[in-house]
Amino acid sequence: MSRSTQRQKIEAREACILAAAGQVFSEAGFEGARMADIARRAEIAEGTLYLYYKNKQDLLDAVVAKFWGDLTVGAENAIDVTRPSLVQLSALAKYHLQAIIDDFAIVGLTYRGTNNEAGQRRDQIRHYVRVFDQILLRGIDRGEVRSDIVIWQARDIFYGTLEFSARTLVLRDAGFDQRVVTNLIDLMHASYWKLEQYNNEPTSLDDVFARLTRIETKLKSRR
Amino acid sequence: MSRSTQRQKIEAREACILAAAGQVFSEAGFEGARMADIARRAEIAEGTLYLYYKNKQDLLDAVVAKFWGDLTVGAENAIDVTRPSLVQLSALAKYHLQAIIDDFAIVGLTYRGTNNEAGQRRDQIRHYVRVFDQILLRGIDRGEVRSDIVIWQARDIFYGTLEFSARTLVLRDAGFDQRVVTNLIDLMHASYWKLEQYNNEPTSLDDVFARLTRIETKLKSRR
DNA sequence: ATTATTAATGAGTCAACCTCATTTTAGGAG
DNA sequence: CTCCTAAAATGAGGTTGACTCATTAATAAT
Repeated sequence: MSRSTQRQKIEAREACILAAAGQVFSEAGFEGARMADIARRAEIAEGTLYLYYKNKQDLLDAVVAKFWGDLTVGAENAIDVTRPSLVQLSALAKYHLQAIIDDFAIVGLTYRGTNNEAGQRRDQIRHYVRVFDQILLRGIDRGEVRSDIVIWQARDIFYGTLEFSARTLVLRDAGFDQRVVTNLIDLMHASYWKLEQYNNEPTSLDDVFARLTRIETKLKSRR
Repeated sequence: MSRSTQRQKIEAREACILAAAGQVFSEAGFEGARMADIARRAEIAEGTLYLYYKNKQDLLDAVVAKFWGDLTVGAENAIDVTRPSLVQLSALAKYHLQAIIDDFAIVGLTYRGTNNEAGQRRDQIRHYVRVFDQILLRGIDRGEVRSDIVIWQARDIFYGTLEFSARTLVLRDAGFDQRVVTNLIDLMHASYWKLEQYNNEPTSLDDVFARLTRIETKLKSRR
């Protein structure tokens, strides 16, 4: 067997371990997960696990890192930068909500423990949320988004709402709910987008009415 | 020793165990926490723990339940129902953010595991978020809040944003930040509160048309 | 004062993570 | 094809920590 195929084989085995670990951690949580189960599902001996990952926590970290890495790629593919930034944000919200509902357990395992490899995890997530930041920054450049927006505040609202909503939905045994996305996007639209953007796509009577109210307020304050 | 003082003594011991457990769980997380440490800090034998709580998870559940119970009482005391509902909401946001930053570890331990006593925990939290719901419902009654608000959506935004912001702040070793509260309240104000001059709601195209006519009239008269 | 019941103890059990001496596999040289 | 060496894999056993239970102590009742 050549060196390259050997490397492929090792990487395949590593991927196999990660997949097995992801399943077991998702089903049983960190505590409930048994290293013996993971080894059995990956069809290797228990001791072999420790050649690839130094302990259980390290294995979980790898699973979590892969999840957020894949999520970043998926998010970048889910948005179309040629469309209006509000449409991009809506697409990101939909993708994010769907993904964290699907892999709810992994998300829950992301923030665990106090002082372990928190730095690495923070970088991973910082990289992920950059997709959001880029949408807003492009929106500002294009003149669609208000330039006085405080991005970290908008980010907290965006991801905070989606994560909390996902938890609510999962705990109620409900699945994806588009209303969560719509509501959030409406909210951010109203607070962070420039009013001119309403000209393009009036979606509902409520949108039109809200805009009227804002116009009247402006008129009133101008006196 | 009379029966009542005996009961008091037992309750005091139980409170002592809960306090010790809360400290150890907060410092070390669920995994890192040692039952022996908790027993030592409560100044009892390790076996005695199991007379009060059937296992480690049960002990954590008790700590978490006490936390959310206390939080509910604190939140009810933090708001003044005689003030405008927006002020009440702001007070609740401030109290909540401060509290979950202070006891960040306990909050993180609340959502753990998959299928254990999730039902009980859900009730606990449902009871807590009722404080929020009551503020909004009173606001609707008083005519301050739009009556077409979808409360669960507003709730997800409120608690989701605060929880995510708390995590961000703690991970950055920052403390309480009033801007988080202000930003959130502004957002909810803009989306869910009625504007002073038009308390009616968009019911039909006629309403919208009538308002447009009024605006045109105002604009004409100004030239 | 004696007995009965309840509470507390901590040494021992068991399960699960992790180690390491041993075995197996793989690739290259003769 | 055979031998050799280094890397990879194995799983029995060590260690740690949650949990049990026979024993002891404390409290209440008669």
